[in-house]
Amino acid sequence: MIQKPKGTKDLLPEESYKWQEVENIVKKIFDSYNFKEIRVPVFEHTELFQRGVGETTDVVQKEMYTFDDKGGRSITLRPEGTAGVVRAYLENGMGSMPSPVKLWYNMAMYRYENVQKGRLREFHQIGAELIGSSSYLADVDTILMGNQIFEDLKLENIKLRLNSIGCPKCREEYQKILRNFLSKNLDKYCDTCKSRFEKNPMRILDCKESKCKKLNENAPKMIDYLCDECKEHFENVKSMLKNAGLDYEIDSTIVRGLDYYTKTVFEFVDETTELTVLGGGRYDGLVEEFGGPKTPAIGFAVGVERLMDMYKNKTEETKPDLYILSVGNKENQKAIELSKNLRKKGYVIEKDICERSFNAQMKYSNKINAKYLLVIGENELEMEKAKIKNMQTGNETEVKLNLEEISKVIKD
RNA sequence: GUGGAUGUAGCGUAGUUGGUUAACGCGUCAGUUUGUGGCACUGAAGACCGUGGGUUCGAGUCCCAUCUUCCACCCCA
Repeated sequence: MIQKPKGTKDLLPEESYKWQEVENIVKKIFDSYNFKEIRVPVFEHTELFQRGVGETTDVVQKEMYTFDDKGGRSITLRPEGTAGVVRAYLENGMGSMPSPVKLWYNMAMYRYENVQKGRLREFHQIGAELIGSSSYLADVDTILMGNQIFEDLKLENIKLRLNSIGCPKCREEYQKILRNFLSKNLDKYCDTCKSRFEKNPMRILDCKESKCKKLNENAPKMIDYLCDECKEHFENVKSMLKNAGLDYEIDSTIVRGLDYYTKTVFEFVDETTELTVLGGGRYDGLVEEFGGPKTPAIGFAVGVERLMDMYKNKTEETKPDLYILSVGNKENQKAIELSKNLRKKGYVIEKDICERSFNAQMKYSNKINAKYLLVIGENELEMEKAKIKNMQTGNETEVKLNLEEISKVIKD
């Protein structure tokens, strides 16, 4: 038998009901902030992610689904959403729309990783991008919107972690200081750390190797070397979040594995699993990196599978409103006519499509949890009347075989 | 990429120191029941025992490889 590829998942009806429920709740939040949905291609030119996400990141270096298409173009399945959305923003001239432009998406992402808890090769992210505001108020609104997801889903044990990684200006200054610190013991670090020393020394602070961790203990922190502008921005974000009643924790180790982030970065972490459910931050340089005008932006993405794992509510599948039981040609004809018209009115109708016996149909209507049962037989056709039965109570009433009478009974 | 665990009908399991035709429960379908479901009973379908090699007279069982699933490292959402 042919199996599905590693790290993919089939979403069965039971589960898809739950997804729809969660997706609807999240969509309502985005609507309330007046964000609009955008859908972009599953694949893009590889270069988009190399330049957007960053050459030195793990995502680009070892996790991308990259291949040459038949025309010899290098194509990559999107590993994240922001790069494609920003590309679409530029390509469609959205810079001329009233600014800021507020977009959300719900899309599958692809990363060639080893599978484990909360991690798949095809996974889904619901994300939001706010393009065109440099104000701390945009950061605050974005973080509050993210937080609203957990509030409305009634999820607890979620913690907000916050950090600032500065702008290119202060980061350059800081990196000098950091390199200076690192260079003293560089030979003692692991190989990946050494390789990151030149291009991206901040990632070294994120290394989980114990020897590197130890060496990093007294490393200078970005947060202590922010320039005046970044510092003020971050202070404003913090105080406004506090005013809004949202608790947070400063975590100077949040660096984010994607290069485009600047200033504010944040994560919402599930405390029970220690998994990041929502991650995001400001990316003031990305639009320019893609050849657009200097445009500040901020966004986040939620891991949908991780969110679903936390959402324990039982979602009930829809039950058919009515099962129409019929045996025989004329009777079936009547069943077809009635079911068509009742379905048009919005009712969920089941009927025989297997030519089953009377009894088999009875059993089947019970198994699929039909709320009502209508039996059409020879007599009923002739009299234009039939018994309709409430399957829960067992009560039967007689109705005329027309839409009005039937829907009157089944509408509750 | 590295390490650990795992795999028998759709699902959950049994299968002795290697020995006929791989068993059970749930589920599915049909019947008992040409006009009223749930219960019960009867029957049927459904498994080349993850895959490929090897050892053996003989492999679901032992060995090797490989894949899947789950977990950890790394990284991320």
